[in-house]
Amino acid sequence: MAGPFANALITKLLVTNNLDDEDVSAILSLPIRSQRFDAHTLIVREGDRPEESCLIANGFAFRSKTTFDGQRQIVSLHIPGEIPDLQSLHLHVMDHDLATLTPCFLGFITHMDLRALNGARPNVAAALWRETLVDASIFREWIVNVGRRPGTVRMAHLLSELRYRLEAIGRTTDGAFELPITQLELGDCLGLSAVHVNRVLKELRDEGLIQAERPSFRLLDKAGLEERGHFEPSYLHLSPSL
Amino acid sequence: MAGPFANALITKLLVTNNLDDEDVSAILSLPIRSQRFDAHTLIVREGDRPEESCLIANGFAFRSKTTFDGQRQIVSLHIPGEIPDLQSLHLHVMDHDLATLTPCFLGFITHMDLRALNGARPNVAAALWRETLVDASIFREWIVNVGRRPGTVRMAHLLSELRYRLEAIGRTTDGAFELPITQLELGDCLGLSAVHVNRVLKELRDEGLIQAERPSFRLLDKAGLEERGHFEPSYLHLSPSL
DNA sequence: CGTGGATTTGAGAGAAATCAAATCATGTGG
DNA sequence: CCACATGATTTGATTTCTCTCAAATCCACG
Repeated sequence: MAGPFANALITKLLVTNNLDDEDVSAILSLPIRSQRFDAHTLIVREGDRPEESCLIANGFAFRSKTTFDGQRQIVSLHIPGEIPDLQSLHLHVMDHDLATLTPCFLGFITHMDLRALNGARPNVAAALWRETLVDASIFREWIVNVGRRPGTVRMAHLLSELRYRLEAIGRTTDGAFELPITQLELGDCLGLSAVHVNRVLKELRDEGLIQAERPSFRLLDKAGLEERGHFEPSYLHLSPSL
Repeated sequence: MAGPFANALITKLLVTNNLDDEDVSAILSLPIRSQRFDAHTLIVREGDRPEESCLIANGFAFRSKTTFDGQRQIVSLHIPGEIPDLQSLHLHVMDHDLATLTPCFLGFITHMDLRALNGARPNVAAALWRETLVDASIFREWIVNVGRRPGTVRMAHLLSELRYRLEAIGRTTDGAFELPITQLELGDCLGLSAVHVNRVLKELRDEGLIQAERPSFRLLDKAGLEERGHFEPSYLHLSPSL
């Protein structure tokens, strides 16, 4: 039952964590309720008290907050293998929304089952804790991105980050990846207006760094783009942490 | 030995976590190496692989990243009772700097001891994990602050946040708190230039919302300031999470 | 073939940065 | 106790970046 859904998670966890066979089989035997979501659909909303967390088997999701005057800030993008609301295991009231960006196949695991797993398998608990810490590390980098970098650099940084993360789960081919995100949504990630996003993308296109025709991005010059975005991947903590 | 140092931590953890007597005494018996740091001193730097985490017994610290072109972004401010580099327990290479803002008394706990504690006391492990999740929640709100709010609102938001957090550990008196931070450093928290911070503070002063003479801030109209900052405290997860 | 969302481009306004200089502590050494 | 150096704050003038407003184009889909 859980097998096919948990695979994305296991693939991801094994990249950077030491899990033994028993850990893996404990994850595989987790009861998972699977559900398909349309694009642009709320999964959990601010103020909710979810009793389960969701694992992305396929598709993209994002977390966002809406300000008093109706502006939206996307605080994270999530790709297959991630559990975007794992924090609700210990933070019982949602402080933000979680929604799908594209159609998604999600696997829901109850907090009860997760707690049992964490109790029985300390390695898994550590690995999951670590996932939330990597999450936080990416938040930190986004604060820097939005706080200190001009628009074009911000965009180059975001695209470089996505390339690394998608590559780690094998969803890139030759520097290109599929990500059906609108310019408005990119602006909400970067704290920019949709109009400015358009100009910034044009600039990166004119510089020969990227090719962007929804839904696919092609990074024509990966090194050049990373330089343009002052990108340095260590904050992603992608290499096994020895 | 650990007692006096761990008290700040226990006080903080007990606000929002269910710890029993054995949990508390396990924390109290933790071996702690205490050390005094001057103001504006690096505790751990980006790239380091610390073998211990530090607990702030007294004073203020901050975490920051420096961009390629030398600009600094402060990603978090830390107050007594917090463990600002707890993430290094699972993320072995530091992706940012940790430094003192003021003179600090710090207690260092080895990762080995923390791991042993987490193994022996699941409640404590959960409480510490939760602390890192609250950390992440504050990061999310800072992304919103820096990404979507104009300067004056940003400042009002930050000051309101600090008031709540300091009040929770009993470091405010009648809406006032001591925080020796320069306008340059405030700018680094908010993604603003020092000059603009000055103007923004003047504006809040002229509106009768605050009084700010280093090192003390007095929030003359707490509700008004929160409104000005579009501040809503739930992201701090300060109430016991039932 | 019409409709609504997404993208693109232009023009003007506004927020914040930068540059520059003056003032105001604060602490040190003579 | 004063002179001086250093860092922090304050204020003004100018520039730059990004937003908002507006309109045109493009595209996918029923």
